[in-house]
Amino acid sequence: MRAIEEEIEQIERGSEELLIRAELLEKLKAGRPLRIKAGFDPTAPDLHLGHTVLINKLRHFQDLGHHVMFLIGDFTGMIGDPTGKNVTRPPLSREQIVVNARTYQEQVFKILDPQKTEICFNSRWFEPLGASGMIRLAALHTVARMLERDDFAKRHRNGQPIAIHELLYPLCQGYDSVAMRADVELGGTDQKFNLLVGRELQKHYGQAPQCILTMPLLEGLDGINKMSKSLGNYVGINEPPAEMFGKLMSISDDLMWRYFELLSFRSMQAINDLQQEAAGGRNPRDIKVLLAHEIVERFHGTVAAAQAQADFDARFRQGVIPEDIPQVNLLAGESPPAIAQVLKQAGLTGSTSEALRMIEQGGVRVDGIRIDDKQFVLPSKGSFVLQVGKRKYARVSIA
RNA sequence: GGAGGGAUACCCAAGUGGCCAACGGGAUCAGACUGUAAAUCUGACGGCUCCGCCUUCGAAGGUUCGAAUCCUUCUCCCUCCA
Repeated sequence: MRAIEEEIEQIERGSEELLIRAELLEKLKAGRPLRIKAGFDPTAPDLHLGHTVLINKLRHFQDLGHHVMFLIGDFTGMIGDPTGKNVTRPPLSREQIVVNARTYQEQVFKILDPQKTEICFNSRWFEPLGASGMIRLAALHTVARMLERDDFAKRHRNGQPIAIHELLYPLCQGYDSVAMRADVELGGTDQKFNLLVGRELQKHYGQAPQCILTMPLLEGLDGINKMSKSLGNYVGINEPPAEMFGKLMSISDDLMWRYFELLSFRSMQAINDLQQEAAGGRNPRDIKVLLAHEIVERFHGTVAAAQAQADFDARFRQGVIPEDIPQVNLLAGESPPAIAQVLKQAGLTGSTSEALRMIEQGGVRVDGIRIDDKQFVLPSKGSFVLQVGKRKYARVSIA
């Protein structure tokens, strides 16, 4: 009993809401591995840390001995969740979905244990269902219930259109739970309504309704908006170690604690201790390093994490030029290599105009020496380290 | 089907014949300050062979010495009515 209470506490960590706690308690008491469901869109397989909040939670479940089902919504993908922006999704080809699914797995298995993960596609049960089956399914829910969903309600009230098929989305997601006999479903907070539909449908099909665990949406690097690729405030899990480390170090001190809670695998006790230390005068920077290290280690391994940290120290605390910088080879032309042209060709600036601006603003260095002269010309032969701003470097060889 | 409104740089948004490469805000970038923090301050923010030139204001034509601004056609979006 005591152990089960502890288990629930672990499950709840970082989560937004658990419905219904008492039911979960009962399920756990039965002592069998629970069937844990989480669904993902077949698009955008480029995961960032925001996505991993949920995946981390799946990992927790695995560690606790439960059965994780990773659902790829290849069928529902055709509908597109209405919560999303009002963009019509281009239907994905079979091949494209397969490719996306594989990319998903590659990324997700950096966190999940492949041995303990079942990958599902919901076309498996929706294709055989057919139109008649879909109608029977639709008969199980009412328009009024559907309109309880906040964004449907708003749109309805404001006279904005709601296409019929959009109502089908929550229904389909709910039916997934039936087909998968899910005991628990995870989702973002924005998924709550859909998750609840699953409970209703499971009851209709004579199953015990799934418990629901919603996870908060992670703030992006700016600390304001949700982490998303389109806003550019994200950390992709495939990013190189140094990049990842640097991005994590750039978050504000406040945001750091949020990241600790949602992304770190440290115990809450350990995190609280760190908070005490910060309050006691320890430099928050050093604590942030712990976070950055842990995350980089998760996706790139211990060696890479140590390396990223060492590079970071060297580069920013000691001002050393990093070792691992892109090499660009240029051929000497007829005219002498003017600095602005070279910066553009090396990809350090988007245009020569931009290069000239950077020089004006004192952001350009050659071999560590600031260049103030827009007319500056490099020697027509040799190798130089060019730098624009604090982060962009290139080693340019002219031959 | 009918009536009206709109489309301006990454986003929002001024501008309704020359003073417009286009106000302002956000985002972004650079510099200062730092802990590569954050906040703040300063500056930049179409391109180029850069004290000058070239190409932009949904698209294509036209009027004019001169248009983002006026006219014509087209495309797309929105609101109201049916």
